Amino acid sequence: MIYKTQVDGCEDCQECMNKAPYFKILSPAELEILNRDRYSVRYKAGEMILKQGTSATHVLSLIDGIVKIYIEGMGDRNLLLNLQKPWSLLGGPGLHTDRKIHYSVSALTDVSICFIALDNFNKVMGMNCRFGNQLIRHVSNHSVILFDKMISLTQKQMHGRMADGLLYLSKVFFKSDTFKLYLSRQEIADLTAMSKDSAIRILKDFERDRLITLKGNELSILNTDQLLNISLKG
Amino acid sequence: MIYKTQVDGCEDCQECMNKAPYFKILSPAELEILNRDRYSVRYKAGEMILKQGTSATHVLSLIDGIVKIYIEGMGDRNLLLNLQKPWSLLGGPGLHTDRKIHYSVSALTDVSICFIALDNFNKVMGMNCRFGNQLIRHVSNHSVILFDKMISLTQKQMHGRMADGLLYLSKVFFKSDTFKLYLSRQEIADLTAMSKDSAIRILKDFERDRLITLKGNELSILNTDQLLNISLKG
DNA sequence: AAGCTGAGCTGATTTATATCACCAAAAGGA
DNA sequence: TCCTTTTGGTGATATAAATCAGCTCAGCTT
Repeated sequence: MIYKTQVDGCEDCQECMNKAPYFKILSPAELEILNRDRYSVRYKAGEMILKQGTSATHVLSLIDGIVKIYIEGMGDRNLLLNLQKPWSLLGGPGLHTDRKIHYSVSALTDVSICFIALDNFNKVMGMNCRFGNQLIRHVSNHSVILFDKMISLTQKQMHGRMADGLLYLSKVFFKSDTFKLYLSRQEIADLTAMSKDSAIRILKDFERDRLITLKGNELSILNTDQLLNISLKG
Repeated sequence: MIYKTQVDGCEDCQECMNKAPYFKILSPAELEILNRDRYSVRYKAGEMILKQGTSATHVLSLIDGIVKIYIEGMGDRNLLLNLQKPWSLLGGPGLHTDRKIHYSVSALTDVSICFIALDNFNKVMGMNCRFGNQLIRHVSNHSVILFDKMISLTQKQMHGRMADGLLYLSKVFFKSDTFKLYLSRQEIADLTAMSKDSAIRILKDFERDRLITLKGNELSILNTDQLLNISLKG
């Protein structure tokens, strides 16, 4: 499944400096520490990158492609938290607590990942307060987003949740009213905490009401205002 | 409503050192910075301490009493995230991001709070990496707990959620099988994301099934194993 | 080509949960 | 003290959403 390769343009962390915002503030010496034992791996669409419950040994930097982050919950139900694109850091809150992975990560497209040893990462965090403070902002930001998601999932009904999910994809993630939907109906259901059947039904409702169109896996938002309205009313 | 007083045993931060775990690692000079402009306030049960949506100007250290942390959601529904006791830090993820308060905090008992200026707090975070790293652990821990809560609230049905709520109170918060329940039925409903009527009904179910007893607001867990079982089955 | 599989889709049915209407008891106010 | 308000409590009803069964269609495999 996993096969190591060197990814173009990512021979070492010095080159990452200009791309990955989290590493921009590091000195060459600090980057050198991260670069030790660093390696990158290419995954094919559909492959799992991190498995919930395993040990956290590396911080992952997403170099190329799109991944989904999800919690494996009751039975075989998943809760899709969000999607990530370059240059996001992956590994989750367990990196700084119990060194366990608390969410699974899978590739939605072909993906390149850079693995940084957690010990080296922590060493730099102990040397450079600004780097640590950036990380706090990173984790805090996630929390704020989780708060909103919790309200959406626990206090809105299905149409409101679906509106939230679609608005997240178009406004936050893809930043476009038309985008290739890399998610299956089941994954949309995981994103909006409903059954697959219900997700299908509500997408059809939205199509009938001319809020969206779906051709193949190309999704277009036709009426953002009305979606916002549905989101607001719950 | 809010009246300033000096709280016994909290004349300045030097004294907090031995009590508040987050401040233990700070040097006298660093504590002196936190102590500048520091003040403490006593609240009566029921009073609001932080209001969601306002500006974050201080980090709050809970010195005495019990508070509830909750998000004000759709309409007038609240989502009760958790309770806090001394010596917890309050203020939320907005302290490190947009300087907004993202959750409300209310006093369940009479409460004493120490207010530390956010600017001073940040100054110390820039000086002492270990302090910052502790904060990362703090915020990360919250995230891990939120993950579990999201699964509970979105994938379990009412009995499972109520079991989770009661187990949280007895095992995590009060660390006792018998405790004074400071929450109203409405607040228990907010904790478990259901209507007040349903919360009442399910508590009665649990009483009938001899899983708990409720005398006044004294709650006893009689059958932890069965509650765990209900929690697990969802 | 035939057969299989999995994804998307839909109507009918069941189930979980919210809502409503109402009552009793407790708590606070005049 | 009585009156009002709030909180806890309960059965009946309505509604949101999951489940079930079955169907089509596209992509594979043999």
